[in-house]
Amino acid sequence: MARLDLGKDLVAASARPVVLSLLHAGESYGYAILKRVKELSGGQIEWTDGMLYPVLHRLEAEGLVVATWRKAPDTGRRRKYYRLSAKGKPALVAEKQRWQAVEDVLHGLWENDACPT
Amino acid sequence: MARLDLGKDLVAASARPVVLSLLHAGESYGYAILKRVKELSGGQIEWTDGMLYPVLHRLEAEGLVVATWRKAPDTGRRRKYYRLSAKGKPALVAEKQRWQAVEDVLHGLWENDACPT
DNA sequence: GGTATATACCTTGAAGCACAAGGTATGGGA
DNA sequence: TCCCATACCTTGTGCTTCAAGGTATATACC
Repeated sequence: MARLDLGKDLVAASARPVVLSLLHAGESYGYAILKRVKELSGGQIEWTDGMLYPVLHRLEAEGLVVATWRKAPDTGRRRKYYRLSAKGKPALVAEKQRWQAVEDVLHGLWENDACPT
Repeated sequence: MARLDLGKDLVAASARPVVLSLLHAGESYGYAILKRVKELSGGQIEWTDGMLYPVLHRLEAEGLVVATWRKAPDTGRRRKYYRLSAKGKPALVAEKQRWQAVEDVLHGLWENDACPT
């Protein structure tokens, strides 16, 4: 599976909904999120940590996620665990709506196989 | 149908694939594209012209689209018509792949209704 | 003739963001 | 001992939207 350069815009647009959706499934931390995204995309998408950490800090500053420093039960390393806050859940719903509005437009243009694949 | 503020990132990410897909269906011009996008989204998405014209200029500079000044057959006004170039078609395919890679990740996270709607 | 609206294009200044590159620190395996 | 994977963070550069401004023409109405 070849790696795919998404371009900064698509990365920026997907970062928030992906992180929020991921945390909705259960708490996680930066390094694990990076690997989970790569895994979920079949190796196609590889985020940089320099992009993810500021995203997490912004989400925390907005109160959509809550962070806790803890020692990892398995490795003993210190990790900053993030979980979705009560305020984060409706934000996730809004992100989904935004994303799906764009999807509707693109799929509308792509229907009947009007565009090449 | 309420208007939806996508945020600049999602706008930036969708602009290129939407414009390229739209032009693949047939030539068009700036003002018409703005209205077509609004129409396709059911009134949810409203692009600004200040964002679209630079996008068209960039696509033209990259050689993905070709522009021609012509008089409109109906109104007689001058319009800058854009059409997809030969180089633009594979670029559209690449844009679709990028978009669908992200879609796969999000839909993977959303399956089994794990995320609220 | 004058005015308002829709059409149709363009540019600029400010603000936000990913990316590359740099940094700190520790645990485990060869 | 040395290196890699883990795990976090920050800064400078360049690119892009958005708001706001500008130009110009056709049509409709009074």
